[in-house]
Amino acid sequence: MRAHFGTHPNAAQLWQDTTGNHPPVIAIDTETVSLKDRTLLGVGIAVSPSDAFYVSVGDPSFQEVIILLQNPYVVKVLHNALYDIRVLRPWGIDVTLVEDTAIMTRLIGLGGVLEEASFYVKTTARSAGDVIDSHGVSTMAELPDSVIAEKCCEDTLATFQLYEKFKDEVPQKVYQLDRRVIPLLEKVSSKGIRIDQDRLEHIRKYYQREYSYYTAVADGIGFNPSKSFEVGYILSEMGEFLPLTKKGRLSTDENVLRGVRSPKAIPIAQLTLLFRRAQKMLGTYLLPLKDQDRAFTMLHMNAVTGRINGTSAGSNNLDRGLLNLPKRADLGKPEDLKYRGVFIPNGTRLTEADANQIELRVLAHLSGDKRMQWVFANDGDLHSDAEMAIWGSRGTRRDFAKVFNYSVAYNADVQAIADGIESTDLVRVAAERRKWLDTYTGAASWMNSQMIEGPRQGYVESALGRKMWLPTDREEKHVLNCSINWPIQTFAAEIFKMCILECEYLVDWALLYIHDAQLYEGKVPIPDLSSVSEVHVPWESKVGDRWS
DNA sequence: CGAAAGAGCCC
DNA sequence: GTACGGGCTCTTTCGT
Repeated sequence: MRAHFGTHPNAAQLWQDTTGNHPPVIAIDTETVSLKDRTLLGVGIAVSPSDAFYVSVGDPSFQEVIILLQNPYVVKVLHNALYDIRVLRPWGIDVTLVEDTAIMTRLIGLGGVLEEASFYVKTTARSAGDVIDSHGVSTMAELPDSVIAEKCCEDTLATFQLYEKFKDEVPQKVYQLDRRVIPLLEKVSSKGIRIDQDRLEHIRKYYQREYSYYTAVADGIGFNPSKSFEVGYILSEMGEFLPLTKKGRLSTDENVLRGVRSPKAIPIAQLTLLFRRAQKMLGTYLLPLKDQDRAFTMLHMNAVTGRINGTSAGSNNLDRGLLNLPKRADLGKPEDLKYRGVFIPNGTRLTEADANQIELRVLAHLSGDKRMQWVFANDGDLHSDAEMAIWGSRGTRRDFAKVFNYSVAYNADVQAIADGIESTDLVRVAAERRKWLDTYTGAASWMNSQMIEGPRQGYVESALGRKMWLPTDREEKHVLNCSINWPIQTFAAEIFKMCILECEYLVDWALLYIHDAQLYEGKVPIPDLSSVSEVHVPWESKVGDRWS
């Protein structure tokens, strides 16, 4: 079907005008079976703030829609462009001039939800869930075409109006940055990364054996290691005093389990940790990729700070989070059991490039801390510098110093830092924390001013003008921490996004973006990115025959 | 049965 | 009485 919604008296004439003489700006919305099943049902196109068409896939006019979408000179406004582009990419949509009202409304503080943001314009959008519920069906595909068409047109009209209303109001630098990043994320998301099934199977068998073994041993002892309640109960029976979770249950997280001391309880705790590790590996990282040639994630920028994240939600069942694959926990393991080694190139080489200590460099820049800036300007190592400043040694406590640099800079309290360096001497850690603050006085005073200015204004702002409203429903401490962390994390993300745009000509080889790292197919020469922003950030590349 | 909690993985 | 920021996903637990 082809349907028209709007005020124009002659729909046929308007359609003819539209297809014959492509309008400069259109708003688009796709309707698919569901978020998981991205089979296209039809496309809605608003050609003005007041007129929209819906064309279903089978309609003779659909070809004209495709031709319109392929026109690189037409500005295409979408709400959550990443989703629709992914649906429309196979139809050849051109993404040169994509605009995204979800990014816009998020940036001006209205949130990214169309139904809510559209409150500020004439046409109000309804959520897919509400429409489905009100008709007593379970997927969009079951609705009559006319209902789908109406909902779709409403959405495109709301989108068109939001665009017109807010396009000049939105902070330009950060909006343009995110807008330009969209096509890269979509491209990388749909490419996926090749999986070495033999290696995956090898590791799977290893953890499957671990899983069976620990299950059997625990069963012999008389508890189920996957049930927190049973673990807590048996440890308590052995005389361990476990802290309580907020809902008053016995806490059995890794920290607690590693802290048990009675000789009978230690093996139980160890066993539980090993079991959980096997369960985590199997359930989250190994079994979901079984028999799959490639692994996919859907990259997006929905984080408060504009960081790129990856999810499986709202996409087909091939997608999953790929930004949190095990690494640290595999450190001591033999090569053939290291999880990331499962990912291999199409050809023979992979390149991974990462931005060296980007967040600490941003902190040095934002705070103007002289000592930090000196260290970075002289190609030094901030962790070693902190080690020297706190303990007067070099080398042996560098890892602790690293924990200090990150924890103190994000306002962790003494207890949290102590946990990080596995110390129980809180008095000592407090003194060391003091020493850090006395060493990096510029950073310390910047942190203080953030903690004053953030709550006073109710928001903090990034270098490129991303305004982030502080939460009003959280503890004061949390708000203070956000006031410090958000500008740092956001600026780092902005620099990172500037860098991947600088590498746009390599995008056909890009496999993944991971906050401060880029993964590429082949041996790719990463250009010098250290001067992309005013913060000097050196990039380090390594090349291998598999990811590691 | 779905939401929330608890746990654990990453930068 | 006191969570270090940003995420994602899985299993268990619990309430409707």
